Amino acid sequence: MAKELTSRSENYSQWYNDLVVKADLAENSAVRGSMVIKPYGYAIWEKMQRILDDKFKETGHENAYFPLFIPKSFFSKEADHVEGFAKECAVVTHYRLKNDEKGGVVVDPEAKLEEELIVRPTSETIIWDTYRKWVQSYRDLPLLINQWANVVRWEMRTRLFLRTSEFLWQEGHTAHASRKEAVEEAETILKLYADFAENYMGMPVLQGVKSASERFAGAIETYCIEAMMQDGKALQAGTSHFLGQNFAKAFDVKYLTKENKLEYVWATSWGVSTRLIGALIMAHSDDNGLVLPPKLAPIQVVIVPIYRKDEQLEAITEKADEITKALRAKGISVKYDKRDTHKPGFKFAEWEMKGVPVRLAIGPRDLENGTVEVARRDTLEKDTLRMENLDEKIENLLEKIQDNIFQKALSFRESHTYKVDSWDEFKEKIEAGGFVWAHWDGTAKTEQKIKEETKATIRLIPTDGEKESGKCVYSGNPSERRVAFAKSY
RNA sequence: CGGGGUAUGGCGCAGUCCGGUUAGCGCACCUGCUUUGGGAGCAGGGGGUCGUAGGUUCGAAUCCUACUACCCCGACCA
Repeated sequence: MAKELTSRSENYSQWYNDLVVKADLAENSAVRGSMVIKPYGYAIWEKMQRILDDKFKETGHENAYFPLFIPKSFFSKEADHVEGFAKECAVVTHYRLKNDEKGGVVVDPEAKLEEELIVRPTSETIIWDTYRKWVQSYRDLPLLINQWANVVRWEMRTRLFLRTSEFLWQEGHTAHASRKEAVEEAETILKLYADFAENYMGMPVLQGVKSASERFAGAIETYCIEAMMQDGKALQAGTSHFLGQNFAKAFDVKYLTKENKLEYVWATSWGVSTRLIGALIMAHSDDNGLVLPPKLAPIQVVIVPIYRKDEQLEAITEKADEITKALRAKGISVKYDKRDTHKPGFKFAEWEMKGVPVRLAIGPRDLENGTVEVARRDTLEKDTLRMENLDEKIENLLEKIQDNIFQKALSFRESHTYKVDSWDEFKEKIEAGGFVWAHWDGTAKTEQKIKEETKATIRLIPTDGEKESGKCVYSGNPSERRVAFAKSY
């Protein structure tokens, strides 16, 4: 393991890149723009998956799996949808290779597909083509399906977790009998995502809807959660779309009502991806490495023995095993790091880099005194605690850490959130980084101009916030509410 | 796709301008001894057809030509 991490103040984006690699989360693969998620990084994803999956099930959803390949013709059925994704689709044109003279392989020109296949950038089209067959009557509704899958979007510029050509995600696709029910579904999921972000990731989020130009291709309304990273840039952490009847009409999905009338169904789709891992990293970590919230840390407590002689190690191991057992009984994940190939100092640094929330160090002195050294990753504070009821103390500490991480992120966001009314101040605050609440005249033209001049986009329009009449910060035209602007990932 | 850059052990680099011993350094790796409460020290050791293909030359990592890959900056995006 390399020693130094680039500091955040020196080069934030380099810090992020270094951290992902040094914390052993992921690395670039042989395929441009596609990453290898390493075991430690994947373990975080697995924790996210388990928590989210439980929540989806609790809210009545079921998992299914739809194909990776989508017939090209499906894409042309929903006009906005094609336009949104066409530019970044990988296309399968052939189904066979053959040997060439040089001992390599070439695509067999004889094996051209009749209809080319798209590697899914998202699955609305194949799913709605399928739903047509599943839905006949109001009795078949609602249809509440989720799938865990990989998708491919051929990105120009990629970054580990934040934007890769292939990524993992979950995509929910639901069908409903009424507009109201579909809107409620989209809102329910948004709240579910917000709860996950705040109470598990320890990352405060704003909730609202996207402007027309930031909306999902094919949606009537896109709900989103937006988080702030430590460089003051916003990161979209999850989206939930009310699709209206767009896909039902494009794929002819109709049902008979109780009154025996034929109606198109109403739809939603929603997703979060491995991008959340990027968000998690940038929301909390520091110049010593990753800082993980206890609820998502693959290892919550690491125990490091400090010893000179083998007899000492044996005695420490006995104590460590005891502690491990007690903590596991409380559902806490523990790693006892008794590698004799590395010194304690090395281990301290390594587990800090990997963001383990709590580290226990036990040495001969502790054995004598009946104590253990407890270090918390979020504050880097060390304390010596009595062995008695250690399991309860650690359990409480983990809760405290979870809470502290959230509070820290929240106060960071609050200190980087501004209300501005003048264009000069707008530019200044955007440049410095943060959320800027400003009046907007509601036109795509103004939005575009602001983006061109400051690189800031409308991150969201609040749905519950009170209205307040004012003048657009750019055009001076009347506005009825403030919206959140920021530069974003 | 535009503009800039890079390609040399696993990783990071020097050497290239001005061709000439056995291609060197740091980290990592292996062995041994000493170490172990914040990234250990010493000694020894292994590992490279210098991106690919041509060319110039007595001789090429170094000069020439072509190609390829990757990185950074822009347009696009969860």
